[in-house]
Formats: sequence, structure tokens, C-alpha cells
Amino acid sequence: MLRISKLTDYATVLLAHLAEDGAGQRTAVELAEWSKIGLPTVSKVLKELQRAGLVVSTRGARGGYSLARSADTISAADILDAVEGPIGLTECSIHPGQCELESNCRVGRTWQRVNLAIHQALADLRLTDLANAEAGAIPELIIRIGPRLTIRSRTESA
Amino acid sequence: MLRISKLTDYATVLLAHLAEDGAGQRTAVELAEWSKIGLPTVSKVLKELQRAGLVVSTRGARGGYSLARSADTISAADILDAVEGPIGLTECSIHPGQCELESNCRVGRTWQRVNLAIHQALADLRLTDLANAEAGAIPELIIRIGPRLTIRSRTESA
DNA sequence: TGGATTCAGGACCATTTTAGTACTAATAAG
DNA sequence: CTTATTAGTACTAAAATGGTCCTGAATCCA
Repeated sequence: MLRISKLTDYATVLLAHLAEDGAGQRTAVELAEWSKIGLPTVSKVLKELQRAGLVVSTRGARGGYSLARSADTISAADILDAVEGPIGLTECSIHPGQCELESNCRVGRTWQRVNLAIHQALADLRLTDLANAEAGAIPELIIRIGPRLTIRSRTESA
Repeated sequence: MLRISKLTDYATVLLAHLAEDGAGQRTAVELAEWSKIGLPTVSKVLKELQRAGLVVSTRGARGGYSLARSADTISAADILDAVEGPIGLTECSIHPGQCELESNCRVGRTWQRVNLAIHQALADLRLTDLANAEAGAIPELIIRIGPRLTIRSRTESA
């Protein structure tokens, strides 16, 4: 099934920590120690998040990273886009017209719509939700593609 | 953003063709010529689909491949699972407990639920839909994660 | 001013994954 | 028996991924 990269996963872990009450500013070293992720890797991820504008950094002694805006204005889609770039589900999601198969291909359009739908759903999932998962902040999660069925999953499985 | 592999894309193209009216049985050679995908690759994909039970094959002269069951009982999730295996969005979606970060990690559970939701949504997207995308067979596509927002996208964008 | 701290920007490498190929064996038809 | 066609598997090449390292730039503080 679909996968997010480890680096994206790290990014969400780190951002969720920065989003905790009064976390304020943290250095890469602190975040690495807390998360048990290697320092160089933590640095790399944070640098990418900085470029994407999700965190702000201050250099020098007493520097560090903090969220660039409030946790409920940062979405999972923002994080994905920041770390993995806007990679589509299929080649033709990003570069339409470059696929030789397109003449025969009836499935491309559908994949593009699936891609869009997932993206939009993730845009509705906020860092606040990620950070407070166990507090039951995500009471339901619905993904529906096509008119037939709706699946609901309540917080505790099922 | 999330990505499906090229092989999975090929699989949907090929299956969609097999699902067309009266397509019946086709050889790997025919499918390769029609789709413009290389023969060895087509063969590889079809073999995987056969192992997964999505197509049936007959060997020997006059052999070939055809759908194992009707196109509306084959879902996009079936195809993904067949070609890519049940890879989760994150490591801990598949092997819970093997991640050193889990103690601190508040985000894992959420990703697992996103993973599940996407999977279930794809289970509702049938080969019939993929094959007939332009006939408007997918009037709406809704993915919702979290209680806040619902996004609808009608067939012709937006 | 100079040293210490901390981030920025790359280059770089190792490993894994993905895509694609090739070869041999098995099965079926005629 | 010959031809057509899939099954299985091993293999290779290319790309993506994860992770490291080094050098430079900003900032603080003594």
C-alpha cells in the first residue's frame, strides 16, 4: 500500500513535539535526543521544514527551531509536500501528456482524482490532530471514493 | 505526495483492458502490443496478478489471461495489494512495536488510521470505475479525515 | 574582537527499492 | 514432436532513500 517516507514520519514526530504546550523553541540537538533520531537526520529534516516555511529558525547561540505558525494551521498535507515534494500518485498526476500510454489509458484520470482526494483529506488533518491523537481528537475518519459506500472508523479501531 | 509504483499503474491499465466488453482472454503479447508496455514487464505484472488471484491464466497454445472475476468485484485496493504487497504508510503500520520511537511517538496511531482509511476507500473503488472513468462512473469522490471538513470533487474537476 | 553555539547549504555515500530483462521449466494444442 | 504460451526465478541497472559530513554564515556573549 501507499507509503510515506521515514523522513516524513520523522517530520511529523518532530513537529508534533514542537506543537506541545509551551514547547517553544528547541535546538536540533534537543530534538534529536528527545526523539532518539540521529542528529544529522534531525537537522536535515528541520532544514527542509524551514525552507518550506513550517518552522522558523534562529541561528547562533541560543538559537533553535519553533513552529512558524499555530499547530492548527499546519496540515499533514503541508508536511508531506514539504518533505517529499508534490509527487503524484502516478507520473501523469504531475506531468500530464508525457505518458505514451495516455491514448489507451482510461485509468489515469481516476488515479489523478484519487490523488487529489487524498491530498485534500490530508489537508484537513492538522498538526493539532497528529499531536493529540490519544486525546481522541480525531473522532472519525472517513474516506470515500465513489458514491457507493462510506466507511467510518471510530477512534478505537473498528 | 503518496505514490503508487509504475507496475501498479500498469496493472490497472491492463486489468481495465481485460475488463472491457468482450475482451475475454488475451495473451501477454497482445496486451503488450496494445498497451505499448514492454513484453517482459507485462508478463511480470500478469504473473503477479495471477498469483494474487485477480486473473486466471491458461498455458500452452491458445492460452492467455482473463479476469478471475467480474470487474465490479475487483477493487483498486486488491490491485495495490497484489502488486505492491500490504505496505503500510509507516513502518509501524505493519510491524507495530518495532519502532524505537514509539514511546514518544504520538503520531503513529494517526498515520495508521489514515492508512486504514485510504485502504478502505480504495477498496470501494472498483475496476469498473477505473475502466469507465470518462463515462462519468465516478460522480463523486470524498475523502474525509477528521470531523471538520468534507471535500467533494465532481467529475470534471472542482 | 574572538570564541562558542547553532543553523544553512551542499556534496556525498551506502543501502534499498524499483523497473526491467533473461533464461529455463512446465503445460497445452494440434 | 513442435509450437505457443505461461510459471518461476535469478539477475542487472537505475533510481530513490536514508543517513553522514563538511564548510560557511549568523548570533550571542564575554
